[in-house]
Amino acid sequence: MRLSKRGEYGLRAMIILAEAQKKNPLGMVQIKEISQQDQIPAKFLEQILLALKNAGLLHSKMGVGGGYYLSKQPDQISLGQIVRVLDGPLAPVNCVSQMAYEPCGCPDENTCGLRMVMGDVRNAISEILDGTTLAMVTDRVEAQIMKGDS
Amino acid sequence: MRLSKRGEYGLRAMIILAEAQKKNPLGMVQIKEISQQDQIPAKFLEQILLALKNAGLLHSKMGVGGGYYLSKQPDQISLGQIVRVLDGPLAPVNCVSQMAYEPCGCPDENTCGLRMVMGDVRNAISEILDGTTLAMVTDRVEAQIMKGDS
DNA sequence: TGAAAGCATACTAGTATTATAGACTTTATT
DNA sequence: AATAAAGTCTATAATACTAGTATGCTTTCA
Repeated sequence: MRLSKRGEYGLRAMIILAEAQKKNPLGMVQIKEISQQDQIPAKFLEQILLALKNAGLLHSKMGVGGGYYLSKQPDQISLGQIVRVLDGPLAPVNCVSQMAYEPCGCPDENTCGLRMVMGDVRNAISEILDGTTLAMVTDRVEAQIMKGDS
Repeated sequence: MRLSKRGEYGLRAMIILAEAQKKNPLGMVQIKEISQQDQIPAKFLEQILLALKNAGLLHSKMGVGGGYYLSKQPDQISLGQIVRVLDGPLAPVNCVSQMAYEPCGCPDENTCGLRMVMGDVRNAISEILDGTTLAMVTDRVEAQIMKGDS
Protein backbone atom coordinates (compact mmCIF):
# COMPACT_ATOMS: atom_id res chain seq x y z
CA MET A 1 0.00 0.00 0.00
CA ARG A 2 2.91 2.23 -0.72
CA LEU A 3 3.08 5.79 -1.98
CA SER A 4 6.07 6.19 -4.30
CA LYS A 5 8.76 8.82 -3.74
CA ARG A 6 7.47 10.44 -6.87
CA GLY A 7 4.04 10.76 -5.33
CA GLU A 8 5.43 11.83 -1.99
CA TYR A 9 7.66 14.52 -3.47
CA GLY A 10 4.86 15.76 -5.67
CA LEU A 11 2.49 16.10 -2.74
CA ARG A 12 5.12 17.86 -0.66
CA ALA A 13 5.82 20.28 -3.47
CA MET A 14 2.14 21.02 -4.02
CA ILE A 15 1.68 21.73 -0.33
CA ILE A 16 4.61 24.14 -0.40
CA LEU A 17 3.11 25.84 -3.44
CA ALA A 18 -0.24 26.11 -1.65
CA GLU A 19 1.44 27.70 1.33
CA ALA A 20 3.26 30.15 -0.94
CA GLN A 21 -0.02 31.06 -2.59
CA LYS A 22 -1.39 32.14 0.75
CA LYS A 23 1.45 34.58 1.24
CA ASN A 24 1.78 36.28 -2.12
CA PRO A 25 -0.60 36.76 -5.04
CA LEU A 26 0.59 34.14 -7.52
CA GLY A 27 2.55 32.08 -5.08
CA MET A 28 5.31 31.40 -7.54
CA VAL A 29 8.15 29.24 -6.29
CA GLN A 30 11.21 27.88 -8.06
CA ILE A 31 12.18 24.24 -8.25
CA LYS A 32 15.42 24.98 -6.47
CA GLU A 33 13.65 26.45 -3.45
CA ILE A 34 11.30 23.51 -3.05
CA SER A 35 14.12 21.10 -3.58
CA GLN A 36 16.18 22.73 -0.85
CA GLN A 37 13.33 23.19 1.59
CA ASP A 38 12.28 19.56 1.50
CA GLN A 39 15.46 17.70 0.58
CA ILE A 40 14.22 16.59 -2.81
CA PRO A 41 16.68 15.91 -5.68
CA ALA A 42 16.20 18.91 -7.97
CA LYS A 43 16.29 17.07 -11.26
CA PHE A 44 13.83 14.48 -10.06
CA LEU A 45 11.52 17.19 -8.81
CA GLU A 46 11.74 18.88 -12.19
CA GLN A 47 10.18 15.84 -13.85
CA ILE A 48 7.49 15.60 -11.24
CA LEU A 49 6.44 19.24 -11.49
CA LEU A 50 6.46 18.96 -15.25
CA ALA A 51 4.06 16.05 -15.06
CA LEU A 52 1.79 18.00 -12.75
CA LYS A 53 1.94 20.91 -15.14
CA ASN A 54 1.05 18.75 -18.12
CA ALA A 55 -1.84 17.39 -16.10
CA GLY A 56 -3.10 20.93 -15.66
CA LEU A 57 -2.55 21.26 -11.94
CA LEU A 58 0.34 23.70 -12.20
CA HIS A 59 1.27 26.68 -14.30
CA SER A 60 4.76 27.92 -14.82
CA LYS A 61 6.74 30.87 -15.97
CA MET A 62 9.92 30.32 -17.91
CA GLY A 63 13.07 32.32 -17.91
CA VAL A 64 14.77 34.47 -15.33
CA GLY A 65 12.61 34.95 -12.24
CA GLY A 66 10.32 32.16 -13.34
CA GLY A 67 8.89 29.32 -11.34
CA TYR A 68 5.80 27.24 -10.67
CA TYR A 69 2.43 28.15 -9.20
CA LEU A 70 -0.90 26.44 -8.71
CA SER A 71 -3.26 26.58 -11.66
CA LYS A 72 -6.30 26.83 -9.36
CA GLN A 73 -7.10 27.91 -5.84
CA PRO A 74 -5.80 25.50 -3.19
CA ASP A 75 -9.36 24.60 -2.28
CA GLN A 76 -9.93 23.41 -5.83
CA ILE A 77 -7.10 20.88 -5.91
CA SER A 78 -7.48 17.59 -4.08
CA LEU A 79 -4.71 15.28 -3.02
CA GLY A 80 -6.42 12.53 -4.98
CA GLN A 81 -5.89 14.37 -8.24
CA ILE A 82 -2.19 14.75 -7.50
CA VAL A 83 -1.67 11.14 -6.53
CA ARG A 84 -3.50 9.89 -9.60
CA VAL A 85 -1.26 11.93 -11.87
CA LEU A 86 1.94 10.71 -10.24
CA ASP A 87 1.14 7.23 -9.00
CA GLY A 88 -1.89 6.11 -10.98
CA PRO A 89 -5.14 4.70 -9.62
CA LEU A 90 -5.92 4.78 -5.91
CA ALA A 91 -7.50 1.34 -5.95
CA PRO A 92 -5.49 -1.55 -4.48
CA VAL A 93 -6.66 -3.84 -7.28
CA ASN A 94 -7.82 -2.94 -10.75
CA CYS A 95 -11.15 -4.71 -10.49
CA VAL A 96 -12.35 -2.00 -8.09
CA SER A 97 -10.69 0.93 -9.84
CA GLN A 98 -12.78 3.76 -11.27
CA MET A 99 -10.07 5.06 -13.56
CA ALA A 100 -8.43 1.79 -14.56
CA TYR A 101 -10.97 -0.99 -14.24
CA GLU A 102 -9.89 -4.42 -15.37
CA PRO A 103 -11.49 -7.73 -14.55
CA CYS A 104 -9.58 -9.97 -12.15
CA GLY A 105 -9.28 -13.74 -12.28
CA CYS A 106 -12.09 -14.59 -9.88
CA PRO A 107 -14.99 -16.77 -11.10
CA ASP A 108 -17.67 -14.16 -10.29
CA GLU A 109 -16.96 -10.54 -9.48
CA ASN A 110 -20.33 -10.09 -7.84
CA THR A 111 -19.67 -12.65 -5.17
CA CYS A 112 -15.91 -12.13 -4.80
CA GLY A 113 -15.06 -11.51 -1.16
CA LEU A 114 -11.72 -9.95 -1.92
CA ARG A 115 -13.31 -7.53 -4.33
CA MET A 116 -15.87 -6.44 -1.75
CA VAL A 117 -13.25 -5.64 0.85
CA MET A 118 -10.89 -3.99 -1.59
CA GLY A 119 -13.79 -1.90 -2.81
CA ASP A 120 -14.18 -0.67 0.75
CA VAL A 121 -10.49 0.11 0.93
CA ARG A 122 -10.61 2.00 -2.31
CA ASN A 123 -13.55 4.03 -1.11
CA ALA A 124 -11.90 4.82 2.19
CA ILE A 125 -8.72 6.01 0.49
CA SER A 126 -10.68 8.00 -2.03
CA GLU A 127 -12.83 9.62 0.64
CA ILE A 128 -9.72 10.93 2.31
CA LEU A 129 -7.59 11.80 -0.68
CA ASP A 130 -10.32 13.13 -2.94
CA GLY A 131 -11.97 14.80 0.02
CA THR A 132 -8.90 16.66 1.15
CA THR A 133 -7.82 19.79 -0.70
CA LEU A 134 -4.50 21.56 -0.50
CA ALA A 135 -6.29 24.35 1.38
CA MET A 136 -7.43 21.88 4.03
CA VAL A 137 -3.90 20.63 4.44
CA THR A 138 -2.37 24.06 4.92
CA ASP A 139 -5.15 25.00 7.34
CA ARG A 140 -4.52 21.90 9.34
CA VAL A 141 -0.80 22.56 9.46
CA GLU A 142 -1.44 26.09 10.63
CA ALA A 143 -3.78 24.88 13.35
CA GLN A 144 -1.16 22.44 14.53
CA ILE A 145 1.49 25.16 14.64
CA MET A 146 -0.82 27.35 16.75
CA LYS A 147 -1.28 24.46 19.12
CA GLY A 148 2.46 23.93 19.47
CA ASP A 149 3.09 27.60 20.09
CA SER A 150 0.80 27.84 23.09
CA MET B 1 -1.67 2.25 -3.49
CA ARG B 2 -1.33 -1.13 -5.01
CA LEU B 3 -1.77 -4.60 -3.58
CA SER B 4 0.80 -6.94 -5.13
CA LYS B 5 -0.16 -10.14 -6.91
CA ARG B 6 1.50 -11.95 -4.07
CA GLY B 7 -0.80 -10.25 -1.61
CA GLU B 8 -3.84 -10.72 -3.81
CA TYR B 9 -3.21 -14.42 -4.38
CA GLY B 10 -2.53 -14.95 -0.71
CA LEU B 11 -5.78 -13.30 0.30
CA ARG B 12 -7.74 -15.27 -2.28
CA ALA B 13 -6.20 -18.50 -1.07
CA MET B 14 -6.94 -17.72 2.57
CA ILE B 15 -10.56 -16.96 1.73
CA ILE B 16 -10.87 -20.27 -0.07
CA LEU B 17 -9.34 -22.01 2.94
CA ALA B 18 -11.80 -20.26 5.22
CA GLU B 19 -14.69 -21.38 3.06
CA ALA B 20 -13.39 -24.95 3.11
CA GLN B 21 -13.13 -24.83 6.87
CA LYS B 22 -16.83 -24.10 7.09
CA LYS B 23 -17.66 -27.24 5.16
CA ASN B 24 -15.44 -29.88 6.67
CA PRO B 25 -13.68 -30.18 10.04
CA LEU B 26 -10.11 -29.25 9.17
CA GLY B 27 -10.85 -27.56 5.89
CA MET B 28 -7.78 -28.96 4.25
CA VAL B 29 -7.23 -27.95 0.63
CA GLN B 30 -4.38 -28.68 -1.74
CA ILE B 31 -2.34 -26.09 -3.58
CA LYS B 32 -3.44 -27.53 -6.88
CA GLU B 33 -7.11 -27.05 -6.09
CA ILE B 34 -6.70 -23.43 -5.06
CA SER B 35 -4.48 -22.77 -8.04
CA GLN B 36 -7.08 -24.16 -10.42
CA GLN B 37 -10.06 -22.57 -8.76
CA ASP B 38 -8.62 -19.06 -8.88
CA GLN B 39 -6.23 -19.15 -11.83
CA ILE B 40 -3.10 -18.76 -9.73
CA PRO B 41 0.26 -20.16 -10.94
CA ALA B 42 0.78 -23.21 -8.75
CA LYS B 43 4.48 -22.75 -8.09
CA PHE B 44 4.00 -19.12 -7.15
CA LEU B 45 1.15 -20.02 -4.83
CA GLU B 46 3.39 -22.61 -3.24
CA GLN B 47 5.80 -19.91 -2.08
CA ILE B 48 3.00 -17.72 -0.84
CA LEU B 49 1.34 -20.41 1.24
CA LEU B 50 4.71 -21.39 2.63
CA ALA B 51 5.27 -17.81 3.78
CA LEU B 52 1.85 -17.76 5.41
CA LYS B 53 2.66 -21.05 7.08
CA ASN B 54 5.97 -19.77 8.40
CA ALA B 55 4.14 -16.74 9.72
CA GLY B 56 1.89 -19.07 11.70
CA LEU B 57 -1.35 -18.42 9.83
CA LEU B 58 -1.50 -21.81 8.15
CA HIS B 59 -0.79 -25.39 9.03
CA SER B 60 -0.05 -28.10 6.54
CA LYS B 61 0.05 -31.82 6.13
CA MET B 62 2.70 -33.36 3.91
CA GLY B 63 2.49 -36.42 1.77
CA VAL B 64 -0.32 -38.11 -0.05
CA GLY B 65 -3.68 -36.59 0.76
CA GLY B 66 -1.98 -33.61 2.36
CA GLY B 67 -2.73 -29.94 2.00
CA TYR B 68 -3.10 -26.66 3.84
CA TYR B 69 -5.58 -25.52 6.46
CA LEU B 70 -6.03 -22.48 8.65
CA SER B 71 -4.11 -22.52 11.92
CA LYS B 72 -6.91 -20.68 13.73
CA GLN B 73 -10.63 -20.14 13.36
CA PRO B 74 -11.55 -17.82 10.47
CA ASP B 75 -12.78 -15.23 12.97
CA GLN B 76 -9.32 -15.11 14.50
CA ILE B 77 -7.46 -14.20 11.31
CA SER B 78 -7.68 -10.67 9.94
CA LEU B 79 -6.89 -9.59 6.42
CA GLY B 80 -4.39 -7.13 7.87
CA GLN B 81 -2.27 -9.95 9.23
CA ILE B 82 -2.21 -11.63 5.85
CA VAL B 83 -1.32 -8.49 3.93
CA ARG B 84 1.46 -7.61 6.36
CA VAL B 85 3.06 -11.01 5.93
CA LEU B 86 2.95 -10.86 2.15
CA ASP B 87 3.24 -7.17 1.31
CA GLY B 88 4.71 -5.54 4.40
CA PRO B 89 3.38 -2.48 6.22
CA LEU B 90 -0.06 -1.06 5.43
CA ALA B 91 1.12 2.55 5.75
CA PRO B 92 1.59 4.55 2.53
CA VAL B 93 4.74 6.16 3.96
CA ASN B 94 7.06 4.86 6.62
CA CYS B 95 6.79 7.90 8.86
CA VAL B 96 3.24 6.84 9.76
CA SER B 97 3.87 3.11 9.93
CA GLN B 98 3.34 1.23 13.17
CA MET B 99 5.40 -1.77 12.15
CA ALA B 100 8.12 -0.05 10.13
CA TYR B 101 8.44 3.53 11.34
CA GLU B 102 11.18 5.60 9.81
CA PRO B 103 11.55 9.38 9.84
CA CYS B 104 10.92 11.15 6.56
CA GLY B 105 12.75 14.16 5.18
CA CYS B 106 10.38 16.87 6.40
CA PRO B 107 11.68 19.60 8.72
CA ASP B 108 9.19 18.84 11.52
CA GLU B 109 7.08 15.71 11.68
CA ASN B 110 4.64 17.31 14.07
CA THR B 111 3.59 19.98 11.65
CA CYS B 112 3.96 18.01 8.43
CA GLY B 113 0.75 18.21 6.43
CA LEU B 114 1.54 15.20 4.32
CA ARG B 115 2.18 13.13 7.39
CA MET B 116 -1.15 14.10 8.92
CA VAL B 117 -3.13 13.06 5.88
CA MET B 118 -1.15 9.88 5.31
CA GLY B 119 -1.72 9.02 8.95
CA ASP B 120 -5.44 9.23 8.26
CA VAL B 121 -5.05 7.00 5.23
CA ARG B 122 -3.09 4.47 7.18
CA ASN B 123 -5.73 4.41 9.90
CA ALA B 124 -8.54 4.02 7.41
CA ILE B 125 -6.83 1.11 5.69
CA SER B 126 -5.97 -0.49 8.99
CA GLU B 127 -9.52 -0.11 10.30
CA ILE B 128 -10.80 -2.06 7.35
CA LEU B 129 -8.08 -4.66 6.95
CA ASP B 130 -7.36 -5.29 10.62
CA GLY B 131 -11.08 -5.07 11.39
CA THR B 132 -12.13 -7.64 8.83
CA THR B 133 -11.66 -11.33 9.56
CA LEU B 134 -11.82 -14.20 7.12
CA ALA B 135 -15.09 -15.20 8.77
CA MET B 136 -16.57 -11.79 7.99
CA VAL B 137 -15.54 -12.13 4.38
CA THR B 138 -17.09 -15.55 3.90
CA ASP B 139 -20.27 -14.39 5.65
CA ARG B 140 -20.47 -11.43 3.37
CA VAL B 141 -19.97 -13.57 0.30
CA GLU B 142 -22.70 -15.91 1.45
CA ALA B 143 -25.08 -13.02 2.03
CA GLN B 144 -24.40 -11.75 -1.44
CA ILE B 145 -25.04 -15.17 -2.97
CA MET B 146 -28.39 -15.38 -1.13
CA LYS B 147 -29.28 -12.00 -2.56
CA GLY B 148 -28.44 -13.06 -6.08
CA ASP B 149 -30.41 -16.28 -5.78
CA SER B 150 -33.66 -14.58 -4.90
C1' DT C 1 23.83 38.54 -25.50
C1' DG C 2 24.26 35.83 -21.62
C1' DA C 3 22.54 33.87 -17.58
C1' DA C 4 18.51 32.00 -15.28
C1' DA C 5 14.85 29.29 -15.36
C1' DG C 6 11.69 25.75 -17.10
C1' DC C 7 10.99 21.86 -21.08
C1' DA C 8 11.81 17.45 -22.88
C1' DT C 9 13.93 13.10 -23.42
C1' DA C 10 17.14 9.63 -22.86
C1' DC C 11 19.61 6.84 -19.98
C1' DT C 12 21.05 3.93 -15.93
C1' DA C 13 21.82 1.34 -11.67
C1' DG C 14 19.48 -0.94 -8.43
C1' DT C 15 15.56 -3.27 -6.65
C1' DA C 16 11.11 -5.52 -6.66
C1' DT C 17 7.83 -8.39 -8.81
C1' DT C 18 6.26 -12.43 -10.74
C1' DA C 19 7.12 -16.05 -11.62
C1' DT C 20 9.78 -21.04 -13.02
C1' DA C 21 12.86 -25.01 -11.99
C1' DG C 22 14.62 -28.62 -9.56
C1' DA C 23 16.04 -31.30 -5.88
C1' DC C 24 14.50 -32.85 -1.25
C1' DT C 25 11.32 -34.65 2.58
C1' DT C 26 7.26 -36.62 4.38
C1' DT C 27 3.29 -39.64 4.11
C1' DA C 28 -0.22 -42.94 2.41
C1' DT C 29 -1.06 -46.76 -0.37
C1' DT C 30 -0.14 -51.04 -2.56
C1' DA D 1 9.64 -51.84 0.31
C1' DA D 2 8.40 -49.21 -3.57
C1' DT D 3 5.95 -45.71 -5.55
C1' DA D 4 3.51 -41.71 -6.10
C1' DA D 5 1.50 -37.66 -4.08
C1' DA D 6 2.05 -33.76 -1.70
C1' DG D 7 4.48 -30.04 0.78
C1' DT D 8 9.55 -27.74 1.56
C1' DC D 9 13.27 -25.09 0.25
C1' DT D 10 16.45 -22.55 -2.51
C1' DA D 11 18.10 -20.79 -6.73
C1' DT D 12 17.40 -18.55 -10.92
C1' DA D 13 15.36 -15.68 -14.61
C1' DA D 14 12.74 -12.29 -17.05
C1' DT D 15 10.58 -8.21 -16.73
C1' DA D 16 9.11 -3.96 -14.94
C1' DC D 17 9.48 -0.27 -11.87
C1' DT D 18 11.88 3.18 -9.04
C1' DA D 19 14.58 6.78 -8.21
C1' DG D 20 17.40 9.20 -9.90
C1' DT D 21 21.22 11.55 -13.64
C1' DA D 22 22.51 13.69 -17.81
C1' DT D 23 22.11 16.44 -21.61
C1' DG D 24 20.54 19.60 -24.73
C1' DC D 25 16.71 22.84 -25.83
C1' DT D 26 13.68 26.93 -25.35
C1' DT D 27 12.01 31.02 -23.17
C1' DT D 28 12.65 35.25 -20.63
C1' DC D 29 14.82 39.01 -18.30
C1' DA D 30 18.50 42.30 -17.52
